[in-house]
Amino acid sequence: MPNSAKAVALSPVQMELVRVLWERPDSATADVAAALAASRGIAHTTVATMLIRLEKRGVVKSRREGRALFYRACVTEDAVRRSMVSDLLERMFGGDPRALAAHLVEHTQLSPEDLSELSALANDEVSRGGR
Amino acid sequence: MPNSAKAVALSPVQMELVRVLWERPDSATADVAAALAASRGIAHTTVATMLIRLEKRGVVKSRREGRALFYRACVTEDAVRRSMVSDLLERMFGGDPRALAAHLVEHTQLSPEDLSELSALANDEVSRGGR
DNA sequence: CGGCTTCAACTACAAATGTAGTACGTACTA
DNA sequence: TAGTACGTACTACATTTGTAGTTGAAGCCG
Repeated sequence: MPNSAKAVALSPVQMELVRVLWERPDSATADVAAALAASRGIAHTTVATMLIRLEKRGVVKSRREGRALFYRACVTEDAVRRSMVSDLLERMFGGDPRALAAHLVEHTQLSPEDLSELSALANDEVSRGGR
Repeated sequence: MPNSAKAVALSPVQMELVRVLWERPDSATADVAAALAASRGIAHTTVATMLIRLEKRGVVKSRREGRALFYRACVTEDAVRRSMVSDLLERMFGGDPRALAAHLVEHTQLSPEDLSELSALANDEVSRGGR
């Protein structure tokens, strides 16, 4: 039974931090800081602080090499996705995935064709015995 | 073009507050407090405080009647849904609704049949010129 | 060798959040 | 009318988050 661990809730900025680590695992603080400085103009020290806090929360893990710290994410992108989607599902759609899908159709550019493709994909999955 | 106002981000507890107001608009503080006390064991004063803060943020509006305050939500459930879905979409799926839909198919009980139904619905929408 | 650069570590601080107590007025009830 | 209950307004306080400065060691530049 796939228990979703402990529901990782990341704020927008924290998410960006972690995203950097997903893209380039084992980045030094400086690397992450550079990325965040580019996208949000955040100071190096700020990034360092946030990484430490994320490590305290168990979201990332550091490895020391000389004076520098290198970070890796402890959560996979998919785990976070799952956690956040099911959260949204629960909180805004009464846990009904169909309601969310309907919302997507109604409010975004999700076309009938997209649905057909997905349907095909899903059938595929099912016919080969799921996951 | 439909700008989504100003992105309502509600924390879980705030969401519950507002949800009560969606279900029973024009509730007195006591009503909301009763609901929250039941679901989370939160004190009356706590609820009152949060309602005041939400009003300051423009999320709810109060009407005074004698000594009591009656609240209404200023945001519609749909607006919040839109805002939260597009947020999630942006942050976790690179803004691609198909990716989110695929995720739903893969990780929840969203079946091919569901997709077909939605497809039909979507076609309906389209053929009558949208909304 | 003596600055200049680079980091981590520590400290700081404001805003938001979750939570609730206290104070004070109004109102119903005997 | 006195007492009790209810409800708002104010205040309080710990925690989390976003943000960054300061300090001090370590290493590089000339």
